[in-house]
Amino acid sequence: MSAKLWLFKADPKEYSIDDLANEPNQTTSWDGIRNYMARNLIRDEIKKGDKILLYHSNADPKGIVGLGKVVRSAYPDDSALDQTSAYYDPKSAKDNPIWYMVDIKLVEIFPEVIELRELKDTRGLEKMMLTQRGSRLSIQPVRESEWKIIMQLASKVK
DNA sequence: GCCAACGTTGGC
DNA sequence: GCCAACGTTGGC
Repeated sequence: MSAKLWLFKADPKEYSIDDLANEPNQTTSWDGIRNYMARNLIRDEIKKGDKILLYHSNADPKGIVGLGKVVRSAYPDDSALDQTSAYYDPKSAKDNPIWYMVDIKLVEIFPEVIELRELKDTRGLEKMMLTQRGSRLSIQPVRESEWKIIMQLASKVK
């Protein structure tokens, strides 16, 4: 089975692609997902080897900033059990975890951000979840055709 | 800073 | 189980 394609959003004020670049082995656990739709994707669909577009939201410029890959499939998000964590969730329990995370590793930082504006203006990306009005899901599936177009946009600026 | 869109909560 | 109220996301 071939790798699936995803887009992971992050607010760079909280966690940016540069933070990922500075991690040991440029790898981190993608914790803190507290939305059930995103959780279902993480837990059930996202597997080791899948490829990821990394997106900066609430930023200037906002857009796709690079690529990552999944290096560990879903396992319980222990930040949900940590009372000192901002992601603590009292409904979660060690023997019955609600929330999951995957580990991701940096693949590439694009030399320039592919801005949301540009994505919205690009033919073939009209149906991409990211470009839809009011789309807030922080983990999104990406179509093969959309991935290819974005790779072309990324190579143009090199 | 505003506010539309959307998910979640909680009263009933 | 419905749905209004509320909180959050995130583009503008």
